[in-house]
Amino acid sequence: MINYKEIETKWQARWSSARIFEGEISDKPAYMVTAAWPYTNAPQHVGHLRTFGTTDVLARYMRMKGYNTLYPMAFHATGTPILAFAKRLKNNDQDLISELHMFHVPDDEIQKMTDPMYIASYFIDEIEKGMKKAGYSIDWRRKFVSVEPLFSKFVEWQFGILNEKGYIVKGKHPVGWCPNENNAVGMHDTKHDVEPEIDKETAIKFKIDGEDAYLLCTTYRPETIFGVTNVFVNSDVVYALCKVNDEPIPYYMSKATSQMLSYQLKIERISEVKGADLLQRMCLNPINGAKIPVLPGFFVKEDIGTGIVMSVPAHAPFDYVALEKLRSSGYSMPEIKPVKVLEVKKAGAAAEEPYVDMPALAYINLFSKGEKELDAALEEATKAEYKDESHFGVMIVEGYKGMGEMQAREKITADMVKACSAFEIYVIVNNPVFCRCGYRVTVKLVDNQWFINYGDHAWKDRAREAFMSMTILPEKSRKAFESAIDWIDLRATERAQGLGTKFPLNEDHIIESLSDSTIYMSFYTISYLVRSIPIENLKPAFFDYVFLKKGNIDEVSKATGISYETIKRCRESFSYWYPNTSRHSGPDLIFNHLTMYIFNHVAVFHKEYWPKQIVVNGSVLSEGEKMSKSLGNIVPLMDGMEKYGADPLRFVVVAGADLFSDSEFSAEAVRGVDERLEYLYDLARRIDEFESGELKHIDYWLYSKLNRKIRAVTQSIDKLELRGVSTLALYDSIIELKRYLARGGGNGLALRDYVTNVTMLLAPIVPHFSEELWEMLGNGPFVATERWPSADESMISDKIESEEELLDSVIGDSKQVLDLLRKKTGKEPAELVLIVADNWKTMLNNRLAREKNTGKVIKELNLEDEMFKGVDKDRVMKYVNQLLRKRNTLRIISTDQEEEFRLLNESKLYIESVLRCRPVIEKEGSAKSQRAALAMPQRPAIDART
RNA sequence: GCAGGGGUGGCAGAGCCUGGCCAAAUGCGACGGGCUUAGGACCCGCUUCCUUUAGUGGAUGCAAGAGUUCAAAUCUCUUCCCCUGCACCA
Repeated sequence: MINYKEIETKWQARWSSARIFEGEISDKPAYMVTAAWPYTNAPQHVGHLRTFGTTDVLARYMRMKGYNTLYPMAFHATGTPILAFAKRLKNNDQDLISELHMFHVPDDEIQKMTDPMYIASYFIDEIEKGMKKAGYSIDWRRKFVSVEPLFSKFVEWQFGILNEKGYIVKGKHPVGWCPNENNAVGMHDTKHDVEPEIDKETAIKFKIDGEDAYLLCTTYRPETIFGVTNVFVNSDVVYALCKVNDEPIPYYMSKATSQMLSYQLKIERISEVKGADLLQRMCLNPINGAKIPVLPGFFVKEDIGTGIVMSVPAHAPFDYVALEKLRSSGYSMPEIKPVKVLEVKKAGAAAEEPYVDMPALAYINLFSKGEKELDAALEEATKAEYKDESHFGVMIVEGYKGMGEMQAREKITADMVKACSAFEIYVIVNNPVFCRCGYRVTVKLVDNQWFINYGDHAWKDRAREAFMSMTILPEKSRKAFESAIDWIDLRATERAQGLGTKFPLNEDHIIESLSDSTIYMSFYTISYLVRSIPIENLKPAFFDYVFLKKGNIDEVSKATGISYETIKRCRESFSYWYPNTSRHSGPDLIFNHLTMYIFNHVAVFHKEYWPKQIVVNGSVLSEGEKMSKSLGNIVPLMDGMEKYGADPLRFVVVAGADLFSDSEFSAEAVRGVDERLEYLYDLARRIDEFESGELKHIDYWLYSKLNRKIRAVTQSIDKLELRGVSTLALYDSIIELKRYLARGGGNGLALRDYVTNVTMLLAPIVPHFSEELWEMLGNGPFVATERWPSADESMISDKIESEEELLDSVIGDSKQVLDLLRKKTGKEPAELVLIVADNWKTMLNNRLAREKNTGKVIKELNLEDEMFKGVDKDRVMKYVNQLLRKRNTLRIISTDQEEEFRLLNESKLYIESVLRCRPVIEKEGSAKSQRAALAMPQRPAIDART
């Protein structure tokens, strides 16, 4: 048994006292890795090993490759989550408390957590402990927190630059809003954590005939305005006549929605009426002036849109049915004829004959079969029709004829907005969404909102330029970045609430928490050097010099009061570490953080300090499921390491899957790794029992495998394809070692070389275990500072490996023969003759493999040739035919009969040990067996007898 | 809807770029056997079908279909299905 806990403690202490992970400027080339900083409202669970562990693997690998490698860490506490956390604890939220208990947070600590800053500092300690225990090679001297004044100075400087460049702009923006708390509502603030989805709808004004008022309808399909036959209101709903945005003519909308819309329009209620009172009026279709009636619609909801809808019976199942209902109930109304505005150009669409003029009816019939509720059926029919029409619909009305529906929608909306007969409003699509406080979430159009304008063309071009020369791992996520860079546009950059740095253009607000985290990695290079400087001295001039080399040290020193020496050191540190960096994060951050990271770097820094590499990795599944609170399958990092040891856990989580795909954490997987580490450990322990001597065939085989492995692992780890590394370096190594020993290998020198190199290959992934092995093998002081092995190409031998494969296949074939013989005779086989094919067969094989034109080979065949001496001509031609049958897959064979013969002879003992039958090796030409003719190169004939 | 990534044997997962030693690595599981007082661990074998009752033979096969090629899991096209993201939220 390996005592992981013991070796972890031992080596962590040694690393720390030798200070091998503290990055200082040296002659060596610099390399810096950074991982997305952890948020400080909970300790880490095993899933966090994925990003931080992978980053550590790269750091350790680059160190072994000869780079002076720095892995710093800091903590994120900006934004609202910590405030919300404190608030929930104040309210004695049991869910949260039980979650904290799961992480073994003691009750007296929980008591203190009503103070946001205490929350952060508590978890920072916990996270740091966990990371140290996991063995990350972090330089802890550089640690800082995103809400420190020290860091705020840096962020202020950054925003000064963004503002100077004109990237910060003001505008309006719709957000989910709780009218009760008067606050923006995101996914984490709603009941059941639903994201309030916001979409645009078109509000269309229908002038009431003979009255100075409009009915305001909302629709997702303004292009169907040509097919409007009437307007629906709900007779039981209260409607309000409202003055909107100080326009002279007021609008009717439901009272409920007038309340909701007041967060995006200026609304003044003048009077109220019952829906029933609006009936029987006529209004005018704004697109063509047609007079249409106002009718009662059973399905009209008071809290959706404006509570008034326009009716398009030809294309809307609900409208069609409502009108039918009215007609059959004998309601007095003018005759209504549906008007079709578009046709679906798609074979087999529901709206074919006989429904040419009534597509809606076609869809109703399609979905109303069975016992379905009417509403549900109409819902489905609407969805299907909407989908077909938006994909394949072609407009047939004058002015827009031939346009696709989507195109027409844009055009018609724009036209109507221009004519002041419509405007756009925002609505919550996934209605209703409730805030945690219980109130219905609505949309607020936030005014005076500051944005970072990532849509700036020149800026985008520079970001693209930087991106083009970056390495992206895995390469296949490159496309996602490309579309992210194209797509990113205005991004809100300040909020009313939360912890963080004050927003310079509005000191009442704070900088939004992703916006303050875009270039903080550069701060690592100086964070420990500026600790002693008084905050007020950290003026922009200082950062300007350190990061941009603006001005000269004397001036800056004078202007800021910071010493010449400190400024110089900071600048040197930055320019030493920052040119070569790798950034690590999860795929969910591609579309925000990582893209903003690129943009902000090109905005602030000189070209040589632009990002060089981004690594995106997947997440971790626990026993097949995504780790989540609700599933209760979160494994706290500390618990996991306590139970399994840091190294096996690192191995499973970090090397268990390739980048991008999720890795699976399970006890079963850990056990498999543990067993194999154990095997290496035991072997290392008794390595001195093996004597060294002259190298034999099997030793060369082991060396060949080893060097091939070194080459392959290096290639994989360069791309951080750690799954491949895990198979090659651990799993395959065990298989090879086992085979080597079974095959009679046991050369102390070869074994030691092999295990030593494998230890180095494993060192980045399982660092403590590797140090322990390293020491057991008599090496020192640290494998972590050793030079990464390089493959000795001269030791890689296809020939030796294929000979061993030949041996395996001979054994496999023989085994089947022997088994059949045993079964057939019921006796133990006494004799096993292996007959090696003559050289002429190899020659023929190789000629045919080389020459595509088989006819030519046969024509040139000279049976009088020396090599066919004494061979029956029919036998030759028979063999040629045999080869021709599979001529497309023939391969060149490089071993000749003599070598094959020798190999089998030398391996007799091994063959016997596996087959429990002593083999006799013969050559085809001199063999007496009738089966001799069956021999093929690399496939000896087998003759067994009892 | 838009964008990105996928679909391989009981499961997980490589292979695909650079077509041919691919009936497809490796791990897990299942099954049979060995070891053991027993279990675990460990070791050996097996895990598409047919044929040959002495092996290296054949068929089918990598979501479905079509194509290119002497040859396709791998290249091209079409279809179906799954996952993730779509923002002001860390």
